[in-house]
Amino acid sequence: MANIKEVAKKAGVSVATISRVLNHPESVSEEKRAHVEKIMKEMNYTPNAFARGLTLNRSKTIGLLVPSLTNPLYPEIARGVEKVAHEKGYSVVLCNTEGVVDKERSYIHMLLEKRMDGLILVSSELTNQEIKKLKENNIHCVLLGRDRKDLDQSTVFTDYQLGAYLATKHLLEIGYRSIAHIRSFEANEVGKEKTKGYLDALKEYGVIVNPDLMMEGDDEVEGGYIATKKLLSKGIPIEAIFASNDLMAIGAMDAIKRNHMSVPDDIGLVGFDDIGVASYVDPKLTTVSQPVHKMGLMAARLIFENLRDDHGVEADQPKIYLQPKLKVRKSCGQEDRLKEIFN
Amino acid sequence: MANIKEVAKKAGVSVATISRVLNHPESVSEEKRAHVEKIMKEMNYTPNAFARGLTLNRSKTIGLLVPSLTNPLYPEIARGVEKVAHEKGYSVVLCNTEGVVDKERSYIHMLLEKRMDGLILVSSELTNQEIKKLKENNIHCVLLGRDRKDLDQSTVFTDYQLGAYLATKHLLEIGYRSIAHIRSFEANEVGKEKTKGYLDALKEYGVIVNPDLMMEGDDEVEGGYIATKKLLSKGIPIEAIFASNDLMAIGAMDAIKRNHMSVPDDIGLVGFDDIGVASYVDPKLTTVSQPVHKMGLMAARLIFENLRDDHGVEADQPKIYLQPKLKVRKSCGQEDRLKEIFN
DNA sequence: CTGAAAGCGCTAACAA
DNA sequence: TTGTTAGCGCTTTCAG
Repeated sequence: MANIKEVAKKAGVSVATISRVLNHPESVSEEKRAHVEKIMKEMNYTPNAFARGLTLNRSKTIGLLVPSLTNPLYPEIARGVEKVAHEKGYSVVLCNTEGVVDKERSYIHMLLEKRMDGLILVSSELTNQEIKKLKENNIHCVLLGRDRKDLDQSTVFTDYQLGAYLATKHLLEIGYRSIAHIRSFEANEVGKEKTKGYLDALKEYGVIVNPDLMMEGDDEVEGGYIATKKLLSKGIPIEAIFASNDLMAIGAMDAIKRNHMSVPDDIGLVGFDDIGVASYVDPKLTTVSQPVHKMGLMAARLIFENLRDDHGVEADQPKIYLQPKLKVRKSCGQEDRLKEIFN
Repeated sequence: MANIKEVAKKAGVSVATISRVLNHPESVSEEKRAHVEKIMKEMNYTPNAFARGLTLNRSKTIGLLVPSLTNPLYPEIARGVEKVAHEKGYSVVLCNTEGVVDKERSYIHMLLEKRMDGLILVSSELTNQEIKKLKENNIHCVLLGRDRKDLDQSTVFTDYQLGAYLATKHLLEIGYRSIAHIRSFEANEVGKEKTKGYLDALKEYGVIVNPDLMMEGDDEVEGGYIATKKLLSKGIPIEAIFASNDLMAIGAMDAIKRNHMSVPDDIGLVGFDDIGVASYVDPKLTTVSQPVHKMGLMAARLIFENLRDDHGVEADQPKIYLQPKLKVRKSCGQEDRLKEIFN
């Protein structure tokens, strides 16, 4: 692969001139520029980003860490991020942490070596301490997911607790009382918030919490299926289920059907996320939506704004709040008793 | 961010020693190594991948180009690629070409500048010429998708024509004759192969092709929906539909239902891809499966094998063929008349 | 408008 | 086992 020196020699100019036609073409005489460009084409010259990065100390790439690629939520975020990154001439390194904090750490390390210009951490499981350290090391990073209130850190977030509250409350309003909850594993911070919202709503309606009605799942379809099977086998009457994500809700739906029961006639069901398929399962899934593609776009834009007006470490660290909204469809049942609360 | 020189000074050794503890720790005396490692920790030293890349001429990253992130097929491939890449200490740059060949080209350019160690092109729309040129420039790249028979190029592929043939044949065997086909846009090479397979089967069964039964769609749910609406509005009797991917099949299913008809009672339906949700829509979608996650794993492994025993340009260029398999579920209908042909 | 040369941070060959 | 040093390919000051 030809380098700048070879191009310079062939073009009969200095390397500085080559560099200029690349980066400041206006500062090179018309004819010289044309000539150089022709030679570059001829030699199939491709500038070396290592060398450029070394001098400029910029990689023109950002890192995107997501906890899963199985849940369509995250590819959707990735799509948003990729879109604005590409517009700005950046590329994005995709890191699937699988929700494993050590894999996340190892990725962070790798990304720091590669001198990412920015990092987008989706549902990160890092401690506040660690996030803070990133900032101290002057890494531009934005969090996407839940808010960390005590952290001055660019964030695009939803109120998961509120979302879960809305979902559960909706079930309560319809008249369900024995409402099960399929939640994420204990370690999952977002999951905890959702469980809080579930409990908030029960409390508000004076429903006594039954621990037997709460079951953990792995955030995948499979986990929802298994959890529901377990719930159903307990012999406790269950009128409705709030699953902490749509994938698990779909698994739950499957389990219920295979138990020869009907959603929503026998058991009402609400999910969380509003992934695309939620509208295509049968019955269509009532769920809480986050505008996930938009969140990806916004997170990326935050990164680039930070990069643009980088007044040292202390740029603004805006937080963007996006409202969770209940999407009432069929799976929660009893439509007739329901006035549409949210548009 | 501290650099190697600063670490060396503080540790009271030469930069070479630092480099050694990083890359050949066995060649450094026990005590010196421990000491250096301590200093590195203290200073929070993170090697600069630009500098390393510049000397070694390796980026330890591979590029992954996919035509879409909306279709769950591609995140699933990405998941496979990411998995093996991470195991090998590589990172992956995610490029969403949106099926637009110019975006693909622009990405290729960017990836060449960043000196990717390998490229995985999924359903690439580049010309054979262009692919060949990549190889000449000594870029390790593997194609994933359809085979290009006249190209000596690492490939992981499925026989789309065969898959489509199997799908259509199945519908014919069940007894359908008026079989519509929702195909991809003309420009899409994979789509063309599928259409061929559809026509093959019709021909074999002596069914006269009716151009009015073929309709283009954009490969998304929406496209399938629209195409089906158009088909239904033509007033031609349609007994079954073969959609060239599952997303469009799901759109078709929706359109059929909204037309107050039933799948499969009124219209049988077969898709292509076997994306996860195919098992969760109602009725469950009969479709042709590709082992897509595995394809991602294999493509990545091919890259790394090529990298490992890189005998210059002329390494082996193996092609891996994966068989498409018909998954018979509910949407094709008339199960009773059906013996399970494929396991 | 153009060229010479320093320097970005690292690795590896060579010498000791 | 360790240190010295020559690059790797580029950008950018500084001179002209």
